[in-house]
Amino acid sequence: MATDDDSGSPPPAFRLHYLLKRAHLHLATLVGQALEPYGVDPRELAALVLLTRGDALSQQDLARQLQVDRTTMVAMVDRMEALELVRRRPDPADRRKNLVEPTDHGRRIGADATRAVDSAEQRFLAAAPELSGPAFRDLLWTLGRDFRH
Amino acid sequence: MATDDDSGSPPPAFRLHYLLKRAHLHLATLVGQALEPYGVDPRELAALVLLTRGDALSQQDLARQLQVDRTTMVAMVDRMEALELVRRRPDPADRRKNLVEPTDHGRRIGADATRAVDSAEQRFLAAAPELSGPAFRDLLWTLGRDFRH
DNA sequence: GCTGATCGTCAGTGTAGCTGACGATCAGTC
DNA sequence: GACTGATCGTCAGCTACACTGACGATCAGC
Repeated sequence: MATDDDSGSPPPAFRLHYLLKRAHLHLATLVGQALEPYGVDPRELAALVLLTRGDALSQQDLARQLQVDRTTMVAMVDRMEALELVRRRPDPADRRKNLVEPTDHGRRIGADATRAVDSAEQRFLAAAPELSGPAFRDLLWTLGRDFRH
Repeated sequence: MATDDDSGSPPPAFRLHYLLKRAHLHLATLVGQALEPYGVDPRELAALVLLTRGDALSQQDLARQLQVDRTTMVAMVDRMEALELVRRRPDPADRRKNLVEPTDHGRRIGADATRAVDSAEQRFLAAAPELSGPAFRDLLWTLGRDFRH
């Protein structure tokens, strides 16, 4: 007789929001471990990817796209600049703005760390082998669609 | 030509942990709204349900089952006691312990708030009509199974 | 040139939970 | 029956995190 603690059903008393949080924390742990060698956290990686994808952005634009407060972005860029992942450069077209752009090192870390996170997500999803990753993404997207910050 | 912002696929750049967090935050918002009339938060409701289900528990036992620190539990019970949801009573069998037991009012709030949360979960899941709630719970349970606090 | 808005920055605030210590109490040992 | 080590509830203090509100600098529109 097997216990039903693994791969069965959760205790009925466990609320859905706890199960969601638990899955999220588990993935966050895997991603955190995957990122450890690169010295960046998920938010910094997102910034790096965003900056590598397109043109340099002002701190404000970056903050908006990542949905962080502009005062929080100051410390974020401070840290990434200290790690030589990005550079601040005054915007010639608007001297109020700092353009943030990735260094070569930053681009490299961004690409490598992205692969590490991809692999962490694969490991996370592997716990449910019958589950399609893209379908799961669509499902979560749908379930979260009314969420407003 | 429809936009694919709703009920389609998320932008490929969105990481899985963000989608999970977003779904979780959306549900947390719904649950928070559902609980507002009762003046309790999800953790307090969990405590109330636990205490109503069985015997009175010590603060420590309660903390263990809810996975909160014992020092955090002090403030939690302080608050619930002020709201007259629970009572502290010295354990006659072990004078180090405070037994925490729900008041009648606490039991009532617990039952009503549970129904409100049930309904919030239904609304949350209704965004994906083809999704089975129990199957989703099993899936999240499986995906979170290796998570250790 | 004025006026109101935006940008990056910083000091201060708030919140949440934890660490480490305390006295009181218990259980086991001699 | 005294001693030892562990457990319970409590509290002060700390940490981590992000936000509020203000500031000078700069921009755009009139």
